[in-house]
Parts: sequence; C-alpha cells; structure tokens
Amino acid sequence: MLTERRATILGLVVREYVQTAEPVSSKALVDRRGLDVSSATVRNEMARLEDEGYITHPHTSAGRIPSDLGYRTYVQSLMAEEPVGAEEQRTITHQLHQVGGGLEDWLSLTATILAGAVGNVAVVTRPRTVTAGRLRHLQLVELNADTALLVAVMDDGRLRQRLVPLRTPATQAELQERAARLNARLAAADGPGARALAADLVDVDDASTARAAAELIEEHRGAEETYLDGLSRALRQPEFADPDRMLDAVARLQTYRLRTLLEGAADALPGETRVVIGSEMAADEMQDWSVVIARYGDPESAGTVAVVGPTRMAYERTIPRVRYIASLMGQLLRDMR
Amino acid sequence: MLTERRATILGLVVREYVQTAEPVSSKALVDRRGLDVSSATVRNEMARLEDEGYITHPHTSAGRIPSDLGYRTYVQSLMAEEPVGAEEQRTITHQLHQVGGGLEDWLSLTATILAGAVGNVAVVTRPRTVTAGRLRHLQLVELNADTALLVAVMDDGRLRQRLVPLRTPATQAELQERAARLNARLAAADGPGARALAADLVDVDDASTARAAAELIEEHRGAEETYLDGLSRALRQPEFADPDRMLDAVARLQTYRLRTLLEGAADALPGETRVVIGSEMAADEMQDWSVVIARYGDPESAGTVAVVGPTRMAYERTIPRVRYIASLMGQLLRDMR
DNA sequence: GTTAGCACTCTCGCCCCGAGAGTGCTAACA
DNA sequence: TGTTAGCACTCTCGGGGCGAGAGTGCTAAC
Repeated sequence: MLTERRATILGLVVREYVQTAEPVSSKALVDRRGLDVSSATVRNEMARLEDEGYITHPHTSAGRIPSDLGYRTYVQSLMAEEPVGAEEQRTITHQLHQVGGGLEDWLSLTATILAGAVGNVAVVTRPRTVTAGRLRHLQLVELNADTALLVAVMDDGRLRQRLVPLRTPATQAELQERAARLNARLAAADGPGARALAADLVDVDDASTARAAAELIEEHRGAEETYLDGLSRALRQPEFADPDRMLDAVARLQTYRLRTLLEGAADALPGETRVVIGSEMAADEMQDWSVVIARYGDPESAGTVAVVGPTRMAYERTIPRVRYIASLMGQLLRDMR
Repeated sequence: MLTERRATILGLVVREYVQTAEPVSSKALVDRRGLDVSSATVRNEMARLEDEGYITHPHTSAGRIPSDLGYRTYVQSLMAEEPVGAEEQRTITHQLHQVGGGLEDWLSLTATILAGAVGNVAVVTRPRTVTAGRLRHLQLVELNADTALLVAVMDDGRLRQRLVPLRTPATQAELQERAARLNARLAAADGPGARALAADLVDVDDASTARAAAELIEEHRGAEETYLDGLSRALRQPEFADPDRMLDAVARLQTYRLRTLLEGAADALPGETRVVIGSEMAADEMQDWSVVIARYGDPESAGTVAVVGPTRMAYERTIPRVRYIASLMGQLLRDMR
C-alpha cells in the first residue's frame, strides 16, 4: 500500500530525477526538497517503494530512479499539471498565426512550436476522415495536346494529381465537360466504386480518366502526412549521450516508424490525452520511450498531435501542452470551415 | 610538382583512407596496395606530399590522411569512376518503378534509393521552373454554402490550395463560371500581376478569389520541396562516433539548412555533376563535409539531386551514381510529359 | 635515388587506487 | 512502534602510471 508519505517521496523522486537526470539520493530529497524527516527515514521508505516496484536502483551505492510503474503512478495520481500560462498561450497563438500558407505549413509549424514548448520530439499528422477517403471533385487541366492533369479534391480537403494521356486531343473547354461528366458519375465514390463506374464508360478517354481517378482515390486512402520536429533538441538529453543510443533514436524516430505508434491512439477522442510509458508501449524495442498523444478535430476528420521522448519526461508540462495545442488546432480547423 | 609516383601514392592514400577511416601508414600502402618500393621511400614521398599540402598528419606517430586539396586532386585527376553496373542499374530502375503514385512519392523514393546506393545522406528537390512561378489554371470547388476551395495549378505542375469565404452563396456551376472568368483574366499571371488584375474586378467574390490566387502564386514562388533520406545510415560512419559530432550532424542536415547548400548549384546544367569538398564549401561550419550535386530536368524546369557526407567519401562511387540518378530522373520526367 | 635500421614520439588500452557518494543495517531513543 | 544517528560496506568515477604498439624521420650504407 502506498502511504501518503511514500507517495510524497515517490513524487519527489520523480520530479528530482526528471530535472537532474541523476539517480536521487535520500539526502538530496531531504536537503533540496525540504522533507522534514531524516535521510534514514527516507531510506527506509525508499526501500519499501523499491519492494513495491515504484523505483529502482542502477547499482548498490546509487540513488533511486523511478520505474515505469513509478512514472505511471506519478502521472495518474501524484502530479499537478503545470498549466499553459497566459504569456505562453500568447506566444503560441502568435507563432501559429505567423504562417500565411496552406494546411501543410501550418501543421509543420505546429510540430515546431510544440517541440519547442516541451523540448522533445513533436509529431503532428494531418486530419484524415475515418471513413475510407471519398472523392469530392475532379478537375482536368490542359497541359498540351495529348496530356491533361487530373486533379482530385478528396473529402478531407487534400489534393491528388496525376497526368493522364489523351487518346484524342481536347481543348480546355472539352476537358471541362469531361470533368463535369465524371463528377456527375463519380460523386462521393470510393476506390472500388470509381473503378466499377469506370468500367461502364464508353468513351476511351472518359474511361481512362475515371480509372486514373480510381487510382488516385486508392492512393489517397493509404497516404498519411506526418510532420515531425525537435529531433536535434531531444537528442541533447543525457539519455542519448552514448552514440549508440543516439543513433538508435534517430533511426527509431524516422517518420514511417512512428506511424504504428500513433495509430495505436487513433481511437482516442478529441480532448482526451493519452500517455504511454515505457513498457506499456506495444513495440517492445521502445521500452525506454514515452508518448503523450492527443487527437484533434471532429470525429469525422481527426488528426494526431504527439510528443515522443525518453520515459524521463516532464509529464506535468508535456501533457497540458499537448492538450492545449490539440484543442487549439481543433478550434482553428473549425474556424477554417 | 606532383610526380607520377607521388600522384600514385596520393591516390592510394585517398582510397585506403576512404575505405578504412584510419590514418594510412607507409607500411600499409606497401603491404596492402602492392607498391614495389620500400616503406622508407613511401615515407619520403609522403613527406613531400605533406609539404605540398596534399595530405596531413593527425599527430607525429600516426599515418597520413588526405587534405581537402588531396581529395580535390584525387577527384579531378587521379580517380577512375566506378560505373553503375548493369545489375545495379536494373535494381535501381526496378525500385524506381515500384511506386505508382504521384511525383512526391517518386521523389522521396529516389532519395531513399540514392542514399542506399552511396551510403550517405541523399537529397532530392522537386523540379521548379527557373522563371517566377506562374499560374496555369484555377479551379473552385464548392465545400458548403459560404466556403469554396480554391485550387491553383502552377506552371511546374504543383498544386496549391486555399479556402475562400464567399460573400454570396454559389453553386458548383456558378463557381465553375467564376473560375472560367478568372482563368481568362489571370492566365499565366505571376504574383504581382494577379494582384494588379484583382484590383480591377468589380464583383466582390471574384475580387477576393483573385486576391487569394495572387497569394497562392506568391507562396508558391518561395516554396521548395526537399526530400531527404539516409541520415541514420550516414551517422554510422566513424566520423560521427563522438556524440557531439553526431548531434551536430543531425542538426545540420535538417532540410531547411540544406537549402542554401543546394541553391549554390542552381546554375549547374543538367548532366553536369559538381563536387564541393570541405573548405571549398561556402558555409564555413560545413568544413568537414562534401557535397556531390547534379541538376536534372530541362533548363525550364529543373530539380536537384545531391549526396551529402563527410569529406572522406567514396567519390568514385558517389559521383557516377548521382549522375546516373539525375539522368534517370530527367528521362522519367520527360516521359511523363 | 633507394633502402635498412634505429631512435624517438605519440596514442591507446589497462590496471590500480583513492575519493566520494549512497545505501542498508543496527542500536539507541522518543 | 516509528524515527534517527552512526557506521560499515559497496560501487562508481576520474586520474595517474605504464607498457605495448604503431609510425615517423633521420642517418648511413648501398
């Protein structure tokens, strides 16, 4: 059982260790954290905490470091979140409004801001519809006599393009008509649907364009856009002082590897913030890592914001900041519509 | 003066050092590279090479390593390029045809392939027109009663999008007409041109859409798409064994920092391959790095392929591979049109 | 001009060792 | 029974010393 005093000590151990990255000694807690018991008492309590699995020992004559259970308990019941202050909120919103451009620039900027705010790697994904991506609109643009550019606007607002060769040359006006014909037929089609409808078309160019559209829709389904920043800052943390570990971290944080990590939280609701700590991670080669993750957007079209770092993470800072950024993005997304 | 024998020795020093990453001793050259003189003679020649600035000494009792001048001489006149063999060509083209999707996937795959082929970081940029980006086509897609999606197709085939609020609601058909009106006016406009023409429009929504188009065109001018891969493999090289150096490399190879590096070669012609070695680099914090860089495409629309790595680089492998990939991309780009 | 020989230099890995930090335990105390 | 002082014990860490090994530069002979 975790008595109140032991809980206090556990909390202090976590805080101290997160701050200093050095094993925490009983003496350090008494001296620097103002516990009004002697270090011997703290030692006794620490021994109990160790028995119960909340903290561990790197070696006999070293201080204690939190175990994953220790962090979990801390996050769950001991920690007081450090709210995002008015000043910081201003800075963040100000930075967010710096960018004039499209959604991509905005997402990439968000990753940068979040990474800066928490000092770890931040990952942001573009909002996606949960349903299979459907077509919203097609457009054909004349490039030259025998090629046109097919542009598909998807229901989540993303664009896909492809060059389509034309059997018979067509003017822009004719292309426009073809696009109108296809839009009428393929409205809100998904991949297989579009493919089926394409088969019915008699005109060769209509049919090949419809097939190209079907391919675009299918490609779009699988494609996820991920924005990542903060790698080089995160690597400055002492856990990566060893070059092997650093190399490992770089390889691990390649965006395509993070996908699976983030997909695990796809079922979270907007507003909910999840924390996955060390051994709780599905991938067992990520035992030394933690993720704080939140979804933003509507249930129909949602994206992910996450912070990835070593288990020794300032959870009380990270969690509210991930939550804040996620809510901000949800809001901005709604404003856009 | 670089006598023939000294040139041979310099060449062997470069090759040996590139291979082993260890300072090269006179004995090693005689034993492992089959020089038919004694190590003492090699030592004498090495001393001369050092006087002339082609090689250096880390410390008294260590072997020699090439200086930047040594590498430069090697690349310029001593090296025999290692051609891309038929088998390797097949592998590369095969990999390149793996991807079905759009240009982005294709560029990103190219970076991966090149990085794999040379074991260093590879960077690929999307082809851009040298002239200021001009508009090819506008399209409006209805999203809801008071918002439309404006899609601009630029003359280099890239797309830009933006949401435009509508003063008066419009059907898709009406939006189509508006797009046609604007296309007629803004055909091939650049940013300022579009802005000027927008001012003449009387209809509020026409005008605001035209202004949005002008913004899209201006954004597009500055935007460059860069694809990078091979970081974690490159970091395995012994020059990054020290965590500080590794960290430095990670920070340095952030895509946005590479931009300036690559822009230096924007004036190169397709087919030409440039090599910039260590101190020849404009940025003086990149003294330990080399870049092999080539342009691909037409003079009107060209992109960049590059390999970035430590000065100790297998130039005879890297240069022909960068050249090969660049020519391949040029070809594929032409086929696409 | 080439080469054998040799003294000299510098690095690198290893061991050793003492200082320091922390713990666990015991015994005394409230 | 809980708390605390005291102390022995353990483990890490950094520095110094040292010998082996690798290479060079120089000299003298060929």
